[in-house]
Amino acid sequence: MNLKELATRLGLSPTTVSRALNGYPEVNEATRERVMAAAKRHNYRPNTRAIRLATGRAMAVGHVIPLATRHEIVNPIFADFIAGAGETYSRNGYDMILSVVPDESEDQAYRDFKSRGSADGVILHAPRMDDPRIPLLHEIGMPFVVHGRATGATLPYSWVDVNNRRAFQRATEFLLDLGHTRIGLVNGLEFMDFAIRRRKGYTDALTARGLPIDPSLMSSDEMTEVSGYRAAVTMLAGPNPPTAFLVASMISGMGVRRAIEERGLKMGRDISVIIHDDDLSYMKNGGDVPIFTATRSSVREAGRIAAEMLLDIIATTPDQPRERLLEAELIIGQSTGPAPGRA
Amino acid sequence: MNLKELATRLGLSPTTVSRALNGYPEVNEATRERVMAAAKRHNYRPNTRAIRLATGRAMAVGHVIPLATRHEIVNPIFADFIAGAGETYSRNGYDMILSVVPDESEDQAYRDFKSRGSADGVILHAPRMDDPRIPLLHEIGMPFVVHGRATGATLPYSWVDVNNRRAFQRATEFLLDLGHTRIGLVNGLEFMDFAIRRRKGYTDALTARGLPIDPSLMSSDEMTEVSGYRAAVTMLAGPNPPTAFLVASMISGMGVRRAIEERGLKMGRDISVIIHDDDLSYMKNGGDVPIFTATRSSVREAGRIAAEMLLDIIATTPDQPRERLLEAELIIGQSTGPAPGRA
DNA sequence: TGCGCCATCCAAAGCGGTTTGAGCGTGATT
DNA sequence: AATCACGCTCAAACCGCTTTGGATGGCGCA
Repeated sequence: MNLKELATRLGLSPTTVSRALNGYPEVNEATRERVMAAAKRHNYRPNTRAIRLATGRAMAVGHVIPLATRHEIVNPIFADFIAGAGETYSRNGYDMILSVVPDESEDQAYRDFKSRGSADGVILHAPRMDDPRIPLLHEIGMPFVVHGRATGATLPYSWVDVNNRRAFQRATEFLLDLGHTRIGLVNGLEFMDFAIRRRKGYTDALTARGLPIDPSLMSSDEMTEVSGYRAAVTMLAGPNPPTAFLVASMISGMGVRRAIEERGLKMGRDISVIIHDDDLSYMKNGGDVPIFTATRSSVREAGRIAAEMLLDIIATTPDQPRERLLEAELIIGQSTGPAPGRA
Repeated sequence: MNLKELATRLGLSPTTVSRALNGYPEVNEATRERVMAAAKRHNYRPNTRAIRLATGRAMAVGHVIPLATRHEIVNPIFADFIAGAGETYSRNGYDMILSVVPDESEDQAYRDFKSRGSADGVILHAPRMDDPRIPLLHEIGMPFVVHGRATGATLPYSWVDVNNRRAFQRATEFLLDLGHTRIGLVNGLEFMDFAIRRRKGYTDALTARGLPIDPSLMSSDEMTEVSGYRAAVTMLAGPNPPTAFLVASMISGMGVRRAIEERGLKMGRDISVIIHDDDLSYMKNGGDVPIFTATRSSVREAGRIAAEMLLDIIATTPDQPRERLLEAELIIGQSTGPAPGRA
């Protein structure tokens, strides 16, 4: 059933039927109702392909996922972000299109979205320092919202981000207050913007208390269980091991815990651990009393917010970029306690 | 730059240019090369919206993700599957479109794909027993491939699946060979098809050795860290606790490990654990010697295979359904050893 | 009575490709 | 020399919708 058929069935022109369905004012209310009823009865759905061609809009938002040839990996955080964003898209009649490409052709993927007209805007994931994709998107004139921020970017851009610096600063202060002075940082890859900010929060807090920055207590790697484990093993084996860890994710936190327990120590008593918790749906940080003390911020919620921002930008093309900084909450769990020999 | 412009620039008709670019035989080779060169020079990309309308094909594959209102969750396995499938799609010029919807409107999502013409086929995720989506897709005439199988389905369908029964049977036998006779099953939700098959593999192996099936050693829940932990805690607290666990996923395996270590036991020595490892990119099971002994099967690879199968079905509309059963390998890690009081 | 103004509806022209059905030279065939 | 087939190219229709720019007719008002 298409527009034309529906129109002839009703003895009306396609024009009128289209207008009736799309709520234009120049159609009689009685006619409109008749059309609506008929549309429902015949289960008419306008063909999206035709709408897209006619209106020149794709009614779709693109997400480019570079394929893990080297560092980056399809990470679990991405899945939750997508879920949040996707929810917003379908509520607004937009499609979400994912483009999984080898990372050397990421640029081309964005260009194609534009030149082939398959997306009205994109979300930029995992921004790095001086991210080259920002000037690229400016150049090709594609609306976008960054999930995170890009330190060093000179062009304006819209973003949604967690206050990573502040979160890690607070977490560090919390550990310091508990008497810990040797705190290991198990960070994500430090060419990623969020990791840079987290380190800053950590060092800022230490410096503010007059404590030295010890490079041997700072590691940076992918946020996997194994790399969390390795980093903790290394630090714990040092001459002057940390009594606490600040860890970039729940998953690497599990590796850290494994390293701690393997040494016969108990997390929360002998060694304190604070993780950053993205509040992933399949990786809940306990229930009643969380396993990990954590800085928590829902990445799914961030997805929702970023998607709303993008749709708004597509609809209104504002000349000022939009910005939204989300604060992480510090939630207390079982993994932290006073520094040994203090309490 | 569109077709018409390119055509006038070349002094040719749109027809000829279109044919030249699409490899039709009735165009002079010299002309074709001239056209190709010009297309590249002007960076011409055909507008997908127009192609889609003209050809009647969407050049896109849909994936419906029901939003976790109750049980189902956006699981990490999904992310890797998507990555594998997406890779195949973009290599073949297809788009991947994700539709995130409340689970009560999942049906409508499939219907919309069809009636609005936005997808040429879909992948069906997480099939359950007697899955109603299979008759639905048959009814609306949408090509599809199931990731997994649907016990109880009467209509034919194409699928890609891991031999879950066999994997868990082998794993159980392996534990039995090590002298374990009390083996706890920490399974996924048992209305999911894969979980049913895994349980069957487990019970089959026990029965074959004349061992009883003890319901108190079988649990079924979401595959999260916390639920793995809870299940293991419960079983270990029983009067006659298991000496080994068979666990549905890496994540729940971590919960099981936590429960074991919390009791002061050591995994691999006091208690053996075998997990199913989906070989997720951000959740690698160790390196040199894997942490967990595991039945392993790459879900990403499954994504690739399922996508290829679907594209083939879309292209050829075979009348026989296609089927592909992948075998999981049993890899030995550090988490298994002889039953206590044996070796 | 005549005029202008709404309210309502419609014909037709896009949107940017693909595809059908001809047309037009040219060289081979009869 | 007339015919034919073939190789190449093109004009135009079409995909299913939106949108522009009229038409038409009824009504109020002078």
